[in-house]
Amino acid sequence: MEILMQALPGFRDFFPADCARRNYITGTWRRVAQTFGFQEYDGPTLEAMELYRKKNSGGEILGQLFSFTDKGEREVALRPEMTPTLARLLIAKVRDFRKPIKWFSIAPFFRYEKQQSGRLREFLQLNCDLVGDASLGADAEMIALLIETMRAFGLTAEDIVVRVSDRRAWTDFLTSEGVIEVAAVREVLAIIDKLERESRESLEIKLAVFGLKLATIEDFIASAQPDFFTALKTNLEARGLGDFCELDLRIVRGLAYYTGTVFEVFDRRKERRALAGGGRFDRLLFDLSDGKTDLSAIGFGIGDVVLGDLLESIPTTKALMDASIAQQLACDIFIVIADESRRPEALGVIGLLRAQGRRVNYSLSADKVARQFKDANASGAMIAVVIGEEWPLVKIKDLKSRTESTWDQAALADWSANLQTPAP
RNA sequence: GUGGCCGUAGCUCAAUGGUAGAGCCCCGGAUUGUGAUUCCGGUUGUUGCGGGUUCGAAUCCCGUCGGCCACCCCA
Repeated sequence: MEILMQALPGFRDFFPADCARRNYITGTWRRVAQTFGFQEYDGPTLEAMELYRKKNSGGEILGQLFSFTDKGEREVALRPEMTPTLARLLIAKVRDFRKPIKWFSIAPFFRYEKQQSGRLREFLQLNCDLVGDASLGADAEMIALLIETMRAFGLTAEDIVVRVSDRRAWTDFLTSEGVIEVAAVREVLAIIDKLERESRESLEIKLAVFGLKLATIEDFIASAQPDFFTALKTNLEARGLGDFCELDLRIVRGLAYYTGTVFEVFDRRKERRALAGGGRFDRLLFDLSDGKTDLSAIGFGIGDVVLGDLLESIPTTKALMDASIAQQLACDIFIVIADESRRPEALGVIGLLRAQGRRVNYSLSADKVARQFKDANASGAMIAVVIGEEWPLVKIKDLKSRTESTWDQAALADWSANLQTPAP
């Protein structure tokens, strides 16, 4: 296969079935976010590189920037995440909106890394952010939105878990242990982040630099019961979502701008990377605006790649997704022109049905009836309407039950008008 | 960026160093206005690409590109 005929590494083609699958995911995201009263926004795909440098996201994001110099000698980058763009929009027009601001976006993102399981160079992400409310109720609302989004795909507490943590709990604890400087705290958190992946010996050595022992850290993780979590759990239990949520102080997240509550969603079997992640970033807007805008914020992102993989691996969620895909690819009605001399009448019926919003297919040129029924069957239509010698009556064939009956045109129009086409 | 495995038809895969194949898909047909099955026929390969070894390479070696996976980090 010539290279020209392939997408670039880490980029995807979307054939109709892939588009339908994507629509299922993004449509579900959009629907749930709207039920929580969130409004959709978007920004440019390309941003000035400076935006990401200034925000100091930390972690690998700077190294993974898909960046280049444009024809005007500007250093630019395809956006690797939404938060800097959101911050830019908010700082520009923050006084135009009543608080709290509840916004979501569904957009493509780019990271230049080697593709592997669950990781591509271009992916979609749902971003939900709540700005201007620092209360615990806001944290709970965001985590509830995250859980409800997952539930909308048929995922249950048996399938996924939200691991919740709090950076304030860590800073308080580290302060009591004598680690006070901001830079030192950040470094220790980076070590905590690797707790599940690195050897005990290596962790012990790294912690010793800050006068810490691994046992002390593990004690804290095992025994700490921060007040915020008790309240959060009570809130979620009132919504019937308590089973989804667990305290797990090992979660600290790599991005530097998080200040309080942080959380990540994983599959229960721990076979995959994080499905979603987020947290509170109460200082980001202040820092980015050089002190002009001071608003607390909490948000999360869900990527489409790991989520899509997980949905395909669970029979019940796969069935829901496949049903949506089939529904999107199908048409509603197939017109069989059994007598070619009736084509003008058939085109009239087709136009009427289409005006009602029905999805209608038919043979564009004279075809044998057998061929037309084969096409009707493959089209996914519920019924075939045979137009021929019965005219002005039409023969209706239910393609599933294979039964036929003769209707007048008013009955067809009536049936069609009442047909509900479900949303993706 | 580092390392491991892999690369044969549109897809899934066969072929001891000795003539590149099968299934699926797609297209056409099986006399009259009826689609699931069946039957018949048909298209498709610079064996990813470039070198090397050999009388002879899909097969062995080197390079390169691409895919999958791990590390790093994370959606």
